[in-house]
Amino acid sequence: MLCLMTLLPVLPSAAGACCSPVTGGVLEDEQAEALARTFKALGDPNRVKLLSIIAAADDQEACVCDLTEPVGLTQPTVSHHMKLLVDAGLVAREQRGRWAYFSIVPGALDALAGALTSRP
Amino acid sequence: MLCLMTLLPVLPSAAGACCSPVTGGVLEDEQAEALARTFKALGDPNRVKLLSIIAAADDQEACVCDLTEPVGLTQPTVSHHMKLLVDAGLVAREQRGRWAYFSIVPGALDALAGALTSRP
DNA sequence: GCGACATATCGACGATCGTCAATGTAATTG
DNA sequence: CAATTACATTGACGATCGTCGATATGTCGC
Repeated sequence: MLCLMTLLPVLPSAAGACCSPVTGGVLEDEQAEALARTFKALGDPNRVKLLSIIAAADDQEACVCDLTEPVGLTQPTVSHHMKLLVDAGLVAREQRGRWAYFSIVPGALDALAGALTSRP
Repeated sequence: MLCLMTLLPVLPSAAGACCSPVTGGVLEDEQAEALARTFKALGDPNRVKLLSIIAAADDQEACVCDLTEPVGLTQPTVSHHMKLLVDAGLVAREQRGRWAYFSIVPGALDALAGALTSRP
């Protein structure tokens, strides 16, 4: 699902508009917006780096205190970026005691990759 | 290459810095910036839609005049978005007579997908 | 309850983005 | 050459973004 290459009944206007181009167009817009939202979350080098640091951690998770120093950003800024990644559905946040542990949502990146690859 | 999950010799500071953390860190930054640049190009719903329209075209290419109406944007705005997609290496531009034909760079999306998927 | 700590939120700042109207450029047709 | 067509570039505008310092929230140990 959400495959860029095979997804689209686009350009219904050139085909005679037999099947409610309005509805089709709206659905299309929602999918495009959903994809763009996720990509936008990855559109910052520090967020990509944060994601990679979590992925490279031995226990596959990290707290903010582990993340600030590698990216060279302030704690509020890292918190902000992590919130964006969480809101995008790419990262999960789990509070354990005083610390908030962030981990990559299983399958999230693969699902996004699936939206990019053609399906032969 | 450029795989998010297996890419990273991150956090060399915690490991004792045996292998030039400066060089490794700089390389890391460049890769993160390169990935973020590409993702940023996909971070707008209209650009995602433009890409999908091109991919869905029967001849796998489209000119600006074919793109303006489906996305509901002005011609200069579409030209602007197409330039961003071309600069990101996702779309190729070929001038044929008066028209500029845009097509998806073969393998570009799959390469990006490869940067997202883990490689077991 | 009271500090100490980890994180989130707020407010503000310059910077970048998306969009358009107007104009410029290049190629084709008459 | 002049007019037309397809597209790119410019300049401007509000909107969003990334970043920070300051502050608030929440959690633990005493």
